[in-house]
Amino acid sequence: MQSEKKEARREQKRRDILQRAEQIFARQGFHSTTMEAVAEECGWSKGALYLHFESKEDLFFSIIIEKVDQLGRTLEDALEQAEDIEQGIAALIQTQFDFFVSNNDFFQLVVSEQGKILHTSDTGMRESLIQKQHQHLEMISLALSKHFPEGSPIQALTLSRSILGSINIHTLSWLLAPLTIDLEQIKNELTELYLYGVKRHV
Amino acid sequence: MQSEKKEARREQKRRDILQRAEQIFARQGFHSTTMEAVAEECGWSKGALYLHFESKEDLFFSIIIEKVDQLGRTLEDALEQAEDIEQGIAALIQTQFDFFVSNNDFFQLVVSEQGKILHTSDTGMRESLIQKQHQHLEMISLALSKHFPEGSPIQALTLSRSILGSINIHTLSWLLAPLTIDLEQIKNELTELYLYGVKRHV
Amino acid sequence: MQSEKKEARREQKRRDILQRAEQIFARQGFHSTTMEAVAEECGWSKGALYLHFESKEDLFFSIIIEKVDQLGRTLEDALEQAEDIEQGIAALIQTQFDFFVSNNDFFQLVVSEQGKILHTSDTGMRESLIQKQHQHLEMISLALSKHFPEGSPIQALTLSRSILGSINIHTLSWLLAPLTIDLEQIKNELTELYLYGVKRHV
Amino acid sequence: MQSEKKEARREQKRRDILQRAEQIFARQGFHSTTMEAVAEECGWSKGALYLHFESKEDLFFSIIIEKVDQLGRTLEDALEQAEDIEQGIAALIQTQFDFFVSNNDFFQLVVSEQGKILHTSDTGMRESLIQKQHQHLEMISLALSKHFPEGSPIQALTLSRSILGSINIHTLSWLLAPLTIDLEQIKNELTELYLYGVKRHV
DNA sequence: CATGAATGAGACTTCATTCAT
DNA sequence: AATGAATGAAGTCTCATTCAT
Repeated sequence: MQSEKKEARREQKRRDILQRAEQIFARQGFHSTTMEAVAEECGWSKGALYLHFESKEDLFFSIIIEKVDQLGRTLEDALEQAEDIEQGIAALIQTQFDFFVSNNDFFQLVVSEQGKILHTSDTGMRESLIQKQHQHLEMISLALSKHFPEGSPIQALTLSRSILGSINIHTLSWLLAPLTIDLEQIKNELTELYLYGVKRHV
Repeated sequence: MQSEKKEARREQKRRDILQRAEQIFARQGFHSTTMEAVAEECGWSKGALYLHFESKEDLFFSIIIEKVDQLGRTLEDALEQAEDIEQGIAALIQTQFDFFVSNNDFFQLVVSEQGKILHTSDTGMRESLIQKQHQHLEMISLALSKHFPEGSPIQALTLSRSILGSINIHTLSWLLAPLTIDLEQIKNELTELYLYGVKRHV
Repeated sequence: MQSEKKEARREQKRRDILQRAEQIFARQGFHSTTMEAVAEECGWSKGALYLHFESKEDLFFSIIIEKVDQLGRTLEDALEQAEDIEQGIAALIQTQFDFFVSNNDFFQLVVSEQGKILHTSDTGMRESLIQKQHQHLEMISLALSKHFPEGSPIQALTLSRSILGSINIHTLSWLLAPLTIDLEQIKNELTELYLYGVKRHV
Repeated sequence: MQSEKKEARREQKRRDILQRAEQIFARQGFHSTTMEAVAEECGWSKGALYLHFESKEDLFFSIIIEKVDQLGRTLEDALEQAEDIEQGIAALIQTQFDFFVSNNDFFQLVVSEQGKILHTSDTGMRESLIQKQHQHLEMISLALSKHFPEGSPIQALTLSRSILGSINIHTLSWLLAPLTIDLEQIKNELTELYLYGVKRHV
């Protein structure tokens, strides 16, 4: 019991650090963010951070992994409900956008620090993240392929990637200039686009 | 005459540095790349770099701007030839992919160092680059809208962004695992997808 | 309690650095003195210096300001005791000389690095120091003017400046060739000189 | 003849450089002045400077020596004319002030770069300058002593140094705030002060 | 003579990480 | 467990001086 409580408190603190650090990393970028700043933001000392994370990189990647897993689970749940390709695509678009909007710090982190991820010397971590991303994609791809039309020249994998790429760029645009973009409208447009293409109304 | 030659040689050297630096920035990322390393790669001394670029940041952004402008011109030419929406989309996909493939160092740079761009303290540069990107998009959007079907619920801007987002993600996948991806095939799929959507063959 | 001790130790260390740095700046001049050298002299690492001073310039000016204030207070006390013009002039000469002799590192610093002070890009600091020097002078001038003879064509301000200028040059001569100069003698001569001029004994 | 002309032109150029460099050194200080800047100011290239001066230090000290000698000659002439102690002191004050005012760049240089002079690693140069300054002082001292009152407790050397020190500080004050100081008035006050002291009017 | 591109040693400063308290 | 003073490696940038043209 005693140790359970302790364990819980420790976990709580870890989460707290992760959340605060995510904000500050997102706002300033990995390199411009000092451990000093993270510590201050968390209300702890620098030393305390090192009781929970081995290094600045470890802290950084812990944030990413945490959220990537969360996104994966959320998406998986959403896609399971879909009964046809239309619902599948709509669910993907809706869920991924919503996740990015509610976790825009995370989104910004991933976009801004792609380089950190690709160039880290911790190759284990790098491979693991690329792997994770791949599984994420496969999961989506598999879910969509269940309702995929026969004889389509388009592969489910290509479709999935395309949709994700689109969502990324629209989210980024929205982050840079929120007022100029109506996300609800975009979601509808994208669903229409990926279902029927641009020539439906010709 | 004398000074012309000198000017030409100077320009030549500048280009040389830009090209070498692009490679090394792409390979290692902005922060992990030292001016020392760039200098060595160029076969010059550190000091020589500063004869052409005010700072490491200036060097970095000069690379980006150079290539972004080049891409803009290339794309504009390609889109002008298009006579209908099909040709327009195909041209966009073809040209942008080709540019990224032949300039994959540049592509990697942009993807990896998005954060550098977004978080630079040189706000003038930041605004200028975002502006440039916006114009790029507008240009594409305008070109496509010329052949756009009446009554489409999809805006040319949304379509353009979506296609660019897709190209980005596919290019990145290809860079990470070139053997698993047939780019020619992807180009065709994307053209099909954005013209007719996924339900054409239902 | 705990924090009091810490604060005291911190202050102690700051003072220690100031004192050691003063020596080395005086010996080598501002530009030739490296932070590395200061650190070594202090027995700390380079980084430790930056825990107490924002920059090399900050360290330098902190030394100056500290001592200038100290000199001001010392002089003010001495001048207050004077009951007539003779005592005033004698006190000024005695006190300022003594201060320079016991703080000859400081004196050398001010003489040698006048340029650093006049040309610093930190205009705030520059103005502040010139201001301080001015107040110093005004204070002396005021103190002397209390006992000033009526109808003198000489202003207290001119007298004060003149005495200070003389002290500077004699101190410098003494520093450069201590054995050739009897400071006690000089003090007496100067008192006589400023009281009665050179023609008294004609 | 040919070579005479050449020699003259060479000498002319040397003088030109000395004069321009004096200005810029005075304005910015020795360390902040780059050879690049001197070259530009002179309208020559950096390399050209090195045809006339061995190094930046050599250039700097050449300026000083040139002017110190000039001052020495000017002062010697003036003091020779003096027929009594009053004229001697008046001549010293008048001449030295005038020289500093017409050559205020030089004055500023000497004041600002005292440290450069005292701390130069070129000990030969340092000794030579200190020596020069000493001779300068001796010359003044000797000139004044000719008309010196018998039995004065004040040595000519002390008097000379004191006057020079006063002139330095008043010139500096005047340079920093020209409008607040009436130099003609100061000259008169100083003459009065050093002749009769402050108690004459008691 | 004159040039100015090139050099490269060297200085300041930052900051992740450690460890004595 | 928590702290934060201390470290020291590493990186950017400057600039006096040289030398091929």
